[in-house]
Amino acid sequence: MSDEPAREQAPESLELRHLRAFVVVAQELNFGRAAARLFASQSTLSRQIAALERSLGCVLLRRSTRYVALTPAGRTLLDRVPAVLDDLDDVVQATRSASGELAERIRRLGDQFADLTYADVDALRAAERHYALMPIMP
Amino acid sequence: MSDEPAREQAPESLELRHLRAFVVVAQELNFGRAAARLFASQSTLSRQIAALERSLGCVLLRRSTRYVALTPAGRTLLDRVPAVLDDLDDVVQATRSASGELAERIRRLGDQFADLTYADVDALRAAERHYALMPIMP
DNA sequence: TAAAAATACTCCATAGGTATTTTAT
DNA sequence: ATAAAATACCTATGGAGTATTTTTA
Repeated sequence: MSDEPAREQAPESLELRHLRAFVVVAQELNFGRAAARLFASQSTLSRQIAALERSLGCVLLRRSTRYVALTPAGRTLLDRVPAVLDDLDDVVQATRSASGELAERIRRLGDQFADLTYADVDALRAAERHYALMPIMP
Repeated sequence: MSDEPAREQAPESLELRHLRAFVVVAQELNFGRAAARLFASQSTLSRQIAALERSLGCVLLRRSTRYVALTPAGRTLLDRVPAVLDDLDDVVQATRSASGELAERIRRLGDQFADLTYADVDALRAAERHYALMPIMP
């Protein structure tokens, strides 16, 4: 068993785009303006927020035809979820960099392979497999 | 303008379930076993990883019929994404708590409302709206 | 040749847009 | 009466499972 406190996992149905949509709606407190900012329709946002609330099992926004307001749960989510989304963006960048840096390194080495033999290519392929690199040549 | 360094947002197509699937596959280094752990089919995982790689624009796993291995990008993602997923789970719990605690407080106050008049109910509804609480009564 | 990942095919669920309805002030 | 969110309806895209094919050690 792990030492970590058992943390219940967020539901399968939770979707990143719902969270991102929520942040914008919660900032604007207006579905129409939020829709414009997100280049989506008002009905799409209405359903995304509803889906998010269903996923979480709690109401995030009080809405009438005149105003939209955060519930305490909504405030909590708005306070905390943007940092998580930013972290995720960071991870994505780091992942892409890890991929890109290697590609860059290989590209810089390219000159050295100007006159490769077939045997060299085979060796390269073997090395790729051995070190589990991304494909250098198809 | 914000002071924050401009961080490029992760692609729309990125999905939480792909990230969770990736973590399991990367741990098992075997699609079949990962599928069993996730109660999904091997083909589903194969496509989820492919979709994730398309989203990120880089290869995460080197795979042949004999082994699966992490690329540097895959290692970076495996190193960093579980913490983000855990954070997200925390946020979900906090959000639900914020909702639940209020519900609990209201439930404890229930006794005091044993003999509400219709005027009282209207006042409650008005208060709900004013304070943007979640619905107490439909 | 055997074990494992990828793909073809099918079916169904769901997402999203437009147009309409409901609702609260 | 009006502004705004919710819903009905439709289409199309995509997801998942089963069965099959491809691949490589």
